[in-house]
Amino acid sequence: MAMKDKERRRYELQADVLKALAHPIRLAIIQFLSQEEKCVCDIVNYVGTSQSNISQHLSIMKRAGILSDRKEGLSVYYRLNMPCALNFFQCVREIMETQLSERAAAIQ
Amino acid sequence: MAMKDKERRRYELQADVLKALAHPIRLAIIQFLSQEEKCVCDIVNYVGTSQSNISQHLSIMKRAGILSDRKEGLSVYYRLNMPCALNFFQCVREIMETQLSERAAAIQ
DNA sequence: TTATTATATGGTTAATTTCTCATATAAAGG
DNA sequence: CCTTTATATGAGAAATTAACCATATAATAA
Repeated sequence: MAMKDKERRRYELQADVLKALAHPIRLAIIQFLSQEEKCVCDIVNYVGTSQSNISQHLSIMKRAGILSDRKEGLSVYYRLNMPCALNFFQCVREIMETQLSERAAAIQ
Repeated sequence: MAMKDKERRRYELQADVLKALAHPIRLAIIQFLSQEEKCVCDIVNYVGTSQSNISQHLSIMKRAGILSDRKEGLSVYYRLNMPCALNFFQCVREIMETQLSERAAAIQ
């Protein structure tokens, strides 16, 4: 049977969270925050793009509930609000390995 | 210290997989395939959009390694190649609940 | 108060994604 | 062979996202 409106709505909300994860810079930031909170300046140094760009990526993830922030003096510290996202890295890595071995097999 | 090029490349590949997940229709399809393979016609009926649109979403996920397919007569059956993606639904649900309760608390 | 530093925001353009429609392909049946 | 059915593909318009630049805000220091 067909999908209900309620399900449709649920998938839209879930996709919003996933969209907020699905960018290389944002993934780098998440990994960088995996152990401890960091200030924006640290993140800018690590990622190596403009402060403005980083700030926008941070705001996308904060709006999606993936990160939280805390102000201390002039600095703003961001932390990961979604530790289970880290498991996902492992899952994606598995896919990539499967893909690689399938391609290798296809070449044979 | 700053991110290395190799890391950068890794995050790009991971983001490609996540982008292939981050769409409400594609999430619906993944959930629909969670138990067993389905033919395109079943998926079209379930999701309720055009065959052409579904076909394009399927091809995006196949290219990313998330789905595999198998042809039988006129039908093509798709199956989930990434069962760990289902864990992610749970993770995203947790985020959404946290967010909801934080918003509720903010309103108090 | 003014200056400085860290971060955020708004406007603009370029790039990417999505959907729709028409058409192509491929298997099966008559 | 021709027709039908299931699925895939390509082109184009509309929507969304990304990056860049300039500037705004907010905290601290002088």
